[in-house]
Amino acid sequence: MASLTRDLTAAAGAAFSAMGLEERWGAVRRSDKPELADFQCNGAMGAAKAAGKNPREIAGAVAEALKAYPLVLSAEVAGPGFINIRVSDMALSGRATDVLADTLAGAEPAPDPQVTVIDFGGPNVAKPMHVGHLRSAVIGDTLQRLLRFLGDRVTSDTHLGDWGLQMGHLVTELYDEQPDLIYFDANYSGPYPEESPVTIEDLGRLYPAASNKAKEDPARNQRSQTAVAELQAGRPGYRALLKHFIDVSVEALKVDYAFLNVSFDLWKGESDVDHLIPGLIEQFRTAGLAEESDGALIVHVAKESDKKEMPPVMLLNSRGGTGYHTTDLATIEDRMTTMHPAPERMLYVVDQRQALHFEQVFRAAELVGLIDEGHLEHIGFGTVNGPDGKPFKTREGGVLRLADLNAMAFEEADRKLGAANLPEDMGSEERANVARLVAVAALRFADLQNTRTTNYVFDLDRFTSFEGKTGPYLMYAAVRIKSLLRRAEADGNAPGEIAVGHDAERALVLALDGFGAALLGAREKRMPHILCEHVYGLSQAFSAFYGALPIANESDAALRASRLGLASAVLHQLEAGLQILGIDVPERM
RNA sequence: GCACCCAUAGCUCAGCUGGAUAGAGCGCUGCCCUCCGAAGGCAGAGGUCACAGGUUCAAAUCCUGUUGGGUGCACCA
Repeated sequence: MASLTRDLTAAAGAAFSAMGLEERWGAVRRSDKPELADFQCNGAMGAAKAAGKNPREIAGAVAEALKAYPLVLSAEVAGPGFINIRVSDMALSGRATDVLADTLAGAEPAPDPQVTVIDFGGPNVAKPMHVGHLRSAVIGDTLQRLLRFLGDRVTSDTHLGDWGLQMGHLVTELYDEQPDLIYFDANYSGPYPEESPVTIEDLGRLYPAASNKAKEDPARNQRSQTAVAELQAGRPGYRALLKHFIDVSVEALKVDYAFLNVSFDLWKGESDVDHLIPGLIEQFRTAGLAEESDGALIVHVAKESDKKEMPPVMLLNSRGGTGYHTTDLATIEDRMTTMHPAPERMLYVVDQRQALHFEQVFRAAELVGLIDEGHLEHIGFGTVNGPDGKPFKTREGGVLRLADLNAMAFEEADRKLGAANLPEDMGSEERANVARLVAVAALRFADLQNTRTTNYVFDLDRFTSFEGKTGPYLMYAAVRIKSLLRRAEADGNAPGEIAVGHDAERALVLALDGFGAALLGAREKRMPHILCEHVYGLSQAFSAFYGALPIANESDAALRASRLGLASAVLHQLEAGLQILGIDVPERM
């Protein structure tokens, strides 16, 4: 649905066009100065410079043209050529009414919806997730919710790390513990037992044990490398073990993701595209792109114009094995050939430090023609740091498991709830559920409110606070509206026709009006924090409105109904926005 | 060494393709519950936008350089 901002931009753009100036100068936005205007347009100065004309004259003409629109109450030129616009109460009332009735809560769908794959999560089989996996999960999940909301056709894929050295470690360590397992009999080729010979606890023990030994002992490491090579070559017993490892791991991963409200359509991994690798390598060879170097098979992806050094992509290492360059390329081919309709775009939500890797892979994929240029995007993000400004570690100096982080957040949320005045009849089950919702809101909002590309400092106490710019504050704001509306309904007071008049009401509708632009901006830049800013600003505007004017207690029936309608519209949009951020709002807390 | 990113209030951070007196949150000061959930609101103090040049009527924003931090640079993914 259109917005006042968009309508005004179109109107101003038309006015610029009519003068033979570029339409883009008509961009209108919320005013920096609420005491002067609702909206402003600064284009006259830029246009004047470009055309060599007088900015105030242009601004004056645009302002005159704007006055012809019914929604425009006034349009004045200020200073060197700012156009200050006020809109009518009627326009604002209509806008709020539209937001309330709209399934998109006032947003407009993407103008160019695309079939999109979002590749995020990227957990490794056998290694438990740690804090480092939080951002990919939360950002990736929010992007999939956002794009879907705006009309993109999204498929999410967790892209398991199940094809590397860690698998060799697991196989060999398990052999050392239980050499008699049928999986290790090279003369036997199946069928293998349905039931896994290991539990998730076993995996959590086997991997570090092997990894530590391998670091000390090159021969031990060599055994793991050999095992990986055999696995990748298709040894049946190892493949059967791999499947068990994956199944057991995925079950555990789903628990951690579920806590955070993160979900995936596909749980594919590197091993799923193994069968495509020979053909893929052949494609590179046929195209004359592959080249032997130091015993490895590589693809040069450097360009003349490169300022930085661009290492080649490695299709096969000197042992004939494949690394993540190759599996990532094969995964692209897999998606392009097996998905219908074929993806138009793939987003990789992975740590910023992988930027060079993706640059290499994308170039190779485009060179060999797997996908058109510019349709693969690396959505990088910064690290989660501790108070010292370095990547987050536990007090003991180890990495913090994601499961432990989730548990800590839950406990802290529950503790904070204990200090608040909850409804007296809240039982332990409901309270536990609320504590989980608060924990998730705290973790997700804390992560998402930061500019995606920068690092941030992890501070659980701050994140879980109900005060300030936090997930729990937003939840509280929404819950308070729900409570208000429930109470009004019980008293027989229903929301009615919205008619804004007071400043606090006008400011609130102006806040509502920004939803669409925030969503489109967040989508275009793949930056969830833009939506976070909007949602927080909306909550602040509501709190100011709530503090300034009686709503359910208003004695005038028409005013009361109007304000209840306004509150409903805010709740509708607030919940929609929070939903995209993966934050669920309980009925009470 | 080469390349990329970052530097804004005491602290944590926004600031869109250049625009008016640079904004939030925390913390600090002062007010507001006989009134819808005070987990809130209102008001105030707090800034040489790292530094130096340049472009422009106009620079936190664009360009160059300096300083200070972070990250990456073929056989672990």
